[in-house]
This record gives sequence, C-alpha cells and structure tokens, in this order.
Amino acid sequence: MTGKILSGLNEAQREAVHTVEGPVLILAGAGSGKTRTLTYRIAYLVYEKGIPPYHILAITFTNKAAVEMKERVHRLVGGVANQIWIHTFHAVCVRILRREIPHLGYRRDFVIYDTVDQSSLVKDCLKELNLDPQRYAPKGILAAISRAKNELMTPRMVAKRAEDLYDEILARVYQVYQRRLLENNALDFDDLIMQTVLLFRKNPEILDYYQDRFRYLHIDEYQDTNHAQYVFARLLAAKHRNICAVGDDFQSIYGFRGADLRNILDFEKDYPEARVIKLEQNYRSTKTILTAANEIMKHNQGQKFKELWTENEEGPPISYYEAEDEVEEAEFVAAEVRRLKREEKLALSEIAVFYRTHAQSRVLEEVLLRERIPYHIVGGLKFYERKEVKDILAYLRVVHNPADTLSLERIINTPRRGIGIRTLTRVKEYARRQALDLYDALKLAAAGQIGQIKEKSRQGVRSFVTLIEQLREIKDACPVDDLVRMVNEKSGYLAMLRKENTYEALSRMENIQELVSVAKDFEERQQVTGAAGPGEGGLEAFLESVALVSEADNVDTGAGAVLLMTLHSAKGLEFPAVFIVGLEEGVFPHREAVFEASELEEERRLCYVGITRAKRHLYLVRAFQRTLYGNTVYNGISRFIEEIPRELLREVERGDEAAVSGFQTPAPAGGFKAGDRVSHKVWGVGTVVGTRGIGPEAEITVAFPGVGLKRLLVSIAPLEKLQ
DNA sequence: TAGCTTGTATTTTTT
DNA sequence: ATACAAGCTA
Repeated sequence: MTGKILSGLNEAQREAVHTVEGPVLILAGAGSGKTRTLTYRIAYLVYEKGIPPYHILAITFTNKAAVEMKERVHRLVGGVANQIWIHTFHAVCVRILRREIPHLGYRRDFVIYDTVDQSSLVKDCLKELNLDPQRYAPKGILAAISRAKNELMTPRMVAKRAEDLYDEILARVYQVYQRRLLENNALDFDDLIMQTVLLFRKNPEILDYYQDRFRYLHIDEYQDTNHAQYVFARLLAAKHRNICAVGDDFQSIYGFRGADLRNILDFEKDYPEARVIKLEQNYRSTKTILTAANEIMKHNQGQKFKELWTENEEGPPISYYEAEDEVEEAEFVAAEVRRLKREEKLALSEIAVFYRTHAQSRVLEEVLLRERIPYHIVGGLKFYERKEVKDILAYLRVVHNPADTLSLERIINTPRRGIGIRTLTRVKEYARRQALDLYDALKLAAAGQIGQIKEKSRQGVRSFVTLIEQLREIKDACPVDDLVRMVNEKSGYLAMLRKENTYEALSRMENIQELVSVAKDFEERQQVTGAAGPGEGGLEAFLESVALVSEADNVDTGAGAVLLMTLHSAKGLEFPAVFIVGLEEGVFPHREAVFEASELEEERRLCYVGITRAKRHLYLVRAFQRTLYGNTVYNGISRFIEEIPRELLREVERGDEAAVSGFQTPAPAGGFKAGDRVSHKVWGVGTVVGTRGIGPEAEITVAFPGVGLKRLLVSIAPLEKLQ
C-alpha cells in the first residue's frame, strides 16, 4: 500500500503525507494537488499507521468539498472511510452540540436559523426594544452580531467594549437576540461554532473527550478560518497536537466575512514545533500563466513567500483586450468563445467567464443570448429562501419543536385562520405573564381558557393546534416526504394557492412539490445508508440537512455551456480557457476596496485566484467606458494588468466571427438546452436560448416569435419540449 | 390586504 | 438603471 500511495506523489507531497505526528502546515499553492495530498495522508494514517478511522477528523468549508473528499478517501480506503469524520465546520459542531448542548441550557432538538430567520428575529428584537429600524438598520446590526460571534464575543463583552451609543444599543440588541434564540431553542450559523467553543471552555471534561476522540485533525482552507473556527481547532488539537492545517494564504478572499489571514500566517507561532511544507509545483497551468500570477502577488506585502512553478509548457501569451464599452466587451468574449471552439476545439464547458460583481453578468448574458451561445450562470437564486418553501419548512419546524416561536408566528395565520395581530398579541401577553411557551398558551386559548378572544379566532387557533398535534403524533412513524405532503394538504396551504389561480401561485405550488421530492430523496438516502427506519428521527435529520445545504454545492461543470460566475465562486475550479472581464480601476479592484491596503490586497488575491484557474488560455478584458448605476464612467486600466510583465501579454484585436448558429450541446437546466424547441401554453412555440440555475432553480430563457424573450422556471412553467 | 408610490442602496458568500 | 423594501392608500 505504501508504494501505491506514495508513487504518484512528488517530494513535497510525499513529505506532507508522511508527516502525521505533530502540527503540520501545508501551504498548498493553486493547482498543486492539495486534495490529493490530503486524501492520501488520511489513507496513510489508516493503512500505514494503523490509526483507527474514528480518530480522524477532516474539516472543510463547503459541503461540496466535504463530499468530494469523502468520495476520494473512500476510493483509497474503502468502507472504513465511513468511520472518518469528514464534514464542514458547521456540521461537525452540530454533531457535537446534538449530544452536549444541554450543558448550555438548550435542548438537543434545537433548530438552526438561516439568514432570513435571523433578519426577522433582529427586527423583532428592535421592536421589543422600541428602536427605530431606520436608525438601527437590521442588516447592520446583524452583521455586527455575526462579527461579534466570529470573534467569540458575548453580548456582555460587546457591552463592555462599547465606545459609543451605537455600540451600547448593539450590545442590548445582541443580548435580546441571544435570549430569544434560547427561548426558541434555536441557534444561528455563527452560534454553531461559538457555542461549541463556549461549551468546550466551560466543560473541560467534554473537551477532553473530543480531544481523545479526534487525535488526528485536518483543517482544509485554513486561510478562510475566522477566529471562532480557529479557536475551535486549537482547542481540539491542544492535547495531542496532531493538527494538519492546509491552505494557501494567497487564496484568502473571504476577509470580508471574518476570515482571518493571521490564523495561517501565525501557525508557527501557535505551534512552534510545526513542520511547514510548501507545495509549489503546479500541475494545472502554463508557465506564462503562473509567471503572471506570481508577479502580481509580489505586490502584496506580508504574505508568506511562495512561488509556483511548473513543468508544463510555456503556452500561448495572455490575451489582453480593450473594449469600447461593456457591450463590446461581451461581444469580444462571444467572438473568442466561437474561435476557441472552432480553432482550439474546446467544448463550451471548458470555457469560463469571471467577473467581480453579479451585476456584470447581465450584459454578458444578453449578448450570449443574442449570439446563441449556450451559457450557464453559477450562483444567484435560492430555493430554500423562497417564501412558500420557508412556510412549509416552518410548519415542519414547529411540529418538531413547538418552542420555535419564530416559525410559529410565521405560519400561525398562513393560510388565514382569522388569527390576527390582536389575537396573537393577547396570547403572547398571556404566555409572557404565565411564563409559558407561545405554543402552550395557544393550546389554552384553543380550549377557551384565555378570555377576550373572539369565537372565530378561537376556532382558528383550535384548528391550528389540532393540526400541529396531529402531525406531532405521526411525525416519528411516517416518512418525511409524507409528512411534507400532509403539511401541504392539511394546513390548507395548497388549497390557498390553488384558489389564487395565478401563474405565481402555480409556481409556488410547484416549488412545494419540489420540496416533497427533496424530502423523498432524503428519505431514500436514509434507507440506503441505513441511518434510520422510515420516519425514525427523520424529521430532525431532514430539517438539519436542508438547513446546512447550499445551492452552490453543485456547480455543474459538465453542462455543455459557457460558465459565468463571480471570481469568488471560481475558487477551487479550473478551466482550459478563462476570461476575466471588467479589469478596470473601480470595478476590479472594486471601488470600495481601494482605500484600505488590506482590502486592496484581498482584491489582488482574488485576481490571483482568477488567473490560476486557467490551464492554458487566459483573457484579460477591460472596457474603456461603461454604464454604472445609470451613468457613464471612464475607468482607468486595472492596476493588476499593469502588474503583469508586458512580454507575457499580447494585445488582441476584435476577431469578428461570422455568427454561426447551431451549438448542439447538452445543458443542465431541467433537460432543456439552448436550441431546443418548446411549446408554452400561453406564448406558443419558441426556442430555448439560455439556461441558468439547476434543480428547482433551473431557469431557461426562451425566444417566442412575436412575443420576445421570456424567462421561465423549468419546474413550474407550462412547457412542453418538442422533439 | 393588495397594489401602488417613494426611497435607497448598489462587492464578494458559506453555513 | 434598477431592484428591493418600506410606507401608504383604496
């Protein structure tokens, strides 16, 4: 096995795999075989060192990365891989908290609040404190609370450090916010990490248990850790000190959300005995591309020295193009995409376009649409944040946990049951006085034990309580998808939508159906993995799985369409041909980021990330003028262009390609692809010209003669595909 | 309560 | 320009 494991590795990678005792920092440059090294290392621990798999923990940032690593480890070590914990930070903490959280005063069946929930909770808190949301923007408050939690600051600590009135108010809101979370038996995303740390700090014996459980710790993307995550890892590693941090300070692009570059830069201070291993050989890009990337990064101060090199060929020069405006910029991209396809024989899915902000995607989209080039936009829409989906999930959450007042209030009168503000206020008031949960007070109200409530409202309350009670009775006995179906029907939610009789309602109904499918998939997966019998603990697990997923986990790269995405979403991917557009001062680097040196450096790292995605063809594009917020601006050339040695660049002319139509490539959107003929109930026959999103999000743009372009959700639109 | 008007911001994103 | 949210009228 040793030979097998080590044969495909270079010197540095081999060292990284071998060095399993004590702290190790693996500085893994872009395209240096990081995941390979990490997975081999885990295999080495199991096979060569005979470490029991349950002593190994690997932490990633995204579900996607976790799944990928699990699969690759599984391929190396087989079934025992299932005993290795490979999860995101949040998932690891949830698993720990599910066992231990009673020590913190929450119940084990806590729910996880997402950003939408958080926002309504903050608004509630502001109301409770009689604060003007104009003056104290919920968004800002929420951001500050999140920052505080990332820094492991409790409300009390925030109060103590307050420097002005705003800080004092903030501390108050934060305090109320935490109290409300506790009352609702809920945790937000940041809490998952922070509460686990607090748990460890408060209960040394619990920490001790997990330290012994996870003797071999791996943290991927270490440069993206925030302070709370850093402390979490440090605590876990403190006893056995076998921590393997993997990361690349050059690819730290999430400072704006709390990632602290110092975590990786100071690793050797935290662990003086640490071995530092640099993976600098790149297997992805041409020499030209790597030189450009290295040169750009020389303009950043205070990062670890690292220079990528490769045995790959020189490759073609980097193309630089200066467009008139953003439309011409997009036209250039379109023309070059055609050329790459024709002359370089690239598939469309081998080509990607990166931009700094989402707003830039529109013009690109319009032009590609016009040019009949299939494209696919990564990111954007969110299935789980849609109102109807959140409503149904709120029902399930209340069924699972009646103390979840936020969810309860969300659905108590949806569909309408005649329970208005007045009734609700009365019951809430009663609950407060009697120190009851809102749900228990509702039960009393239904039984007529709370005065001042009209008979009609009481009936509404009664029907609501009955519904929840019914569902609670069966929740452990039936599969989750049946439960969802039951909520849809018995709550009257579907009936309400059916009555509306609008396209929008139809779309909402389809989304709810989609949620049933999600639940069904989930249930089937549970059966396969043998995690539980039908329904058994399924609801809780289901709610958790939807709370921790994100759409971005499935960037579909095999889709036969040009991929359009922000530079941030590009991290971790690679393409034979890459376009980076909008290379102008104020766009990229972004105007908001040029005042502060640290932010500018993050922009530069973002540029580095973009460039190092390219295997062979790299295009850097700027527009002479562009329309921004409604007026024309003339931005200078991005400094990043200036930082690339001239001899690596070749300024190109616009290659006007005769528009050739007829791309016949598969696309991901619900089985539709550009070029398909479809029939629509209302608009008749049309041609698919673009796709966007996946799964329940999938959207297609269709050209209907005489009607124009229409954007349709595949899952809901009354569409039929014509052979 | 829906639909309208008015105001305001407008990087990047995961869980 | 535009999108989205909050406030206001029918």
